[in-house]
Amino acid sequence: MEIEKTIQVATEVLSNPRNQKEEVQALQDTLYVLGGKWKLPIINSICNGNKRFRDIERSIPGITTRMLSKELKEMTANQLIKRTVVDDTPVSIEYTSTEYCQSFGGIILEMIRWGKSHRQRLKGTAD
Amino acid sequence: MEIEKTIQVATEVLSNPRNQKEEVQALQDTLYVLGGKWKLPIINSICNGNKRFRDIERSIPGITTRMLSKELKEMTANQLIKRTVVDDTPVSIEYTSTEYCQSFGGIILEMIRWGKSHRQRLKGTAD
DNA sequence: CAGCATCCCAGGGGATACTG
DNA sequence: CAGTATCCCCTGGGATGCTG
Repeated sequence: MEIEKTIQVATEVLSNPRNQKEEVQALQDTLYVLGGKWKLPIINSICNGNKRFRDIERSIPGITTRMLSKELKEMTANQLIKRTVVDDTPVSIEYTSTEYCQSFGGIILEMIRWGKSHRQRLKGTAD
Repeated sequence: MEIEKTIQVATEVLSNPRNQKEEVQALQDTLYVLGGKWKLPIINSICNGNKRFRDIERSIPGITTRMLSKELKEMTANQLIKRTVVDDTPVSIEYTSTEYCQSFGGIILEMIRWGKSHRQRLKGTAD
């Protein structure tokens, strides 16, 4: 994987200044995994209890079926979420978050916090 | 540990369906402001004490002068950082973070945290 | 050192239409 | 409902080179 190589490089250079390098690298790793416009909103939606494709789709303003489909597939492949076929009649599909996925909780929470206070700020100042 | 508690809280908040709409919005707002590959690493670098263009550049693996230049300009316009011309001989330029910028601290911290444990995970399992 | 100017392109992502 | 398939555009972002 791409990250593997990055790790190599990082380890090599990781000699002179303090552990800043390590942190920068960690930050960039996270950014890489979370890359794109939709992964975090999707994770958030699923963690909020949305399981069905339509529900997730409707819970995220602006997303298209194509994007949701693509991301869902990729994130399933990466073990971030689990796809289950529920064998009712009619058959339905359920997406649930893995515990790995839930490790993003802290990041999402911080972002929600920031977004809220950002909105307050915009209200306060005449932009 | 304090951070552990944050995660607990995060999980609670994430599984609570009430203010969903507002939170999705907040999340997407943040994602919008932080959009792209470089803003967070740049903020992190400056918050870590790097002030000069070259220093910031060298502290972020993979960034080009073009990208740093672009982002710095945009972020200065958006009040995220402050550009100061230090009138020494020779003249030098200093970038510093505004307190607004520092409000991203929580997000950055969480991302560094996640990136580190992600790396541990990769070491552990044969991917 | 601190950048701006050009050139260029992969691919992220939107719109729309179609299937099991 | 749960997606897949096309078409296509735009822009993020890399490479390279040049100035004050």
